[in-house]
Amino acid sequence: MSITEQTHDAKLNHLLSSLPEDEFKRLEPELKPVELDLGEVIYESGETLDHVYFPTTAIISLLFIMENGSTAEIGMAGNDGLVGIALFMGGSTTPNRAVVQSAGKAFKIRSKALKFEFHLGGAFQNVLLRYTQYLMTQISQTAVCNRLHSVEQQLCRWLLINHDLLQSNKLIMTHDLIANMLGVRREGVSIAAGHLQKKGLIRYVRGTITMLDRSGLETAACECYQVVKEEYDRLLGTFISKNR
Amino acid sequence: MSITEQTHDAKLNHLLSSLPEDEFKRLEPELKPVELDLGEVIYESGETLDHVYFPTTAIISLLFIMENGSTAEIGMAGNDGLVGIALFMGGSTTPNRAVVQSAGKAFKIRSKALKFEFHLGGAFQNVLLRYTQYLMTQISQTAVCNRLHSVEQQLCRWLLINHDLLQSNKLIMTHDLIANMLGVRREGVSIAAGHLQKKGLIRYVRGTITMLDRSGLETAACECYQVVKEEYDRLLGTFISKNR
DNA sequence: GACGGTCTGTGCGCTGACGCGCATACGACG
DNA sequence: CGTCGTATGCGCGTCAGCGCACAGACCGTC
Repeated sequence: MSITEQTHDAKLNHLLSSLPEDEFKRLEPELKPVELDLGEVIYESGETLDHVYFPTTAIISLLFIMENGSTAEIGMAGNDGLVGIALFMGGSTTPNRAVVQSAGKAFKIRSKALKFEFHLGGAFQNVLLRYTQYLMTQISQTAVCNRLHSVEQQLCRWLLINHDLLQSNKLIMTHDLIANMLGVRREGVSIAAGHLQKKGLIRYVRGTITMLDRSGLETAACECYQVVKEEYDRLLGTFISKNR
Repeated sequence: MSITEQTHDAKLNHLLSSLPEDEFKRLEPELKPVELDLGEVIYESGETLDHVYFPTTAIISLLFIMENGSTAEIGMAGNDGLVGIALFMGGSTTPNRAVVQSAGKAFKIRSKALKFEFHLGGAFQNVLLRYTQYLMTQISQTAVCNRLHSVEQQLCRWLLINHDLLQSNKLIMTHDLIANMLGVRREGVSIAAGHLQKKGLIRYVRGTITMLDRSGLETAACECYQVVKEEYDRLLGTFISKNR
């Protein structure tokens, strides 16, 4: 086992780290470390899942794809969550796509092992269901945000979410990609990003964005960021802090 | 017991009717029939729930309320679903409001009884989780629909969903109320409704809308309606048809 | 049958975002 | 050090939806 694998602790994922020791021990042999590359598709819309992923350093984006090919992000998961809810919810698949937005590591677990542990009805089930409820809040907030807020506000929110999930404040991402995530035009993102740069909140050059002033971004963002964050703390905060 | 109560069969709710007979029998004594009035608030954002509702003839709307007071609907539940997911998902509450959109009947069940049956891990749990996944799809589709489609398309979609949940094609609803649901201006709804009336798809007078041409509405709606409907059939269709 | 409240139609001006096209700038790679 | 691919800047014209304001139409009620 290499050094990187050793240091790649499954407990970097908050959901896994929240489990009581006995449940975690039972799960541990089933957790396979994987490297996820930028742009890699974890699962395609309608495709049956055979693994659930618990990211530790990777960030994964949930995208909805329209018939005309345009996309929009409905949720994001990093070390605060998991990818592949449909597996334990019973649907086996969902009509959306999961794409790696920031390369990094994750642990995957096979469908069968996951379902087995889920149906024991212990802390694991509780955490998975609470996370699912959190994800619903995230999606709901995205829905209203899409209707009511400006591109610039949404960009701020999106940057803040990324900042929370990333270790650094450097983000490898072009305006074009962000536009796909937000479901808006590339130019719209460029203009919004230009504003933010002028205000000194961020700096960017050819595909890397550096966040300079976090609290400034929070002010410029819409309420949606804060609401969702608070809901995470409410639903999963006590679980997670308990074991940290 | 009056005639109306007798005929008010819990099995009018598709989720309840999908249960195997033994589970249904166990649940039946816990199901209390209730009348829900137009505009009644089932639960308020952040309020702890003590009942889950299975509508039979009523329609309930899930609304997200922004800080500035504007609202937007993220989902709808009628005899195809239930209201109060947060109860079995573990959060006890959600940051949204549930309002009766069309008066009618429902069965409610107390938190404790519901949780007990849920944790047995049988067909009931399966149906509740699948419905939750369906609701996520509905919300996701709302998110992208908000971003990408016109008010007129969204109005069509909204009318079609109502038509599915209602027995009749007469809908008691003002433009103003619809605007609150869709999170748009009242005038926007009036204009869109005007178009649809000109095309002969609907007719309306002061707070009642009659749907005249269902397939015409389907053509005028965006893809979102069909996608969500198909997902319902995939997730819950086989369960439901089995027992009908 | 008059009144008042509510529901719908219409007309502004305004803005944010769209779609398109193209200019520029950067940087990796040979 | 030149070249090519990609990332960003910018300038159109267009349009849907917003906010506001007000007029007409309809209905229940006294």
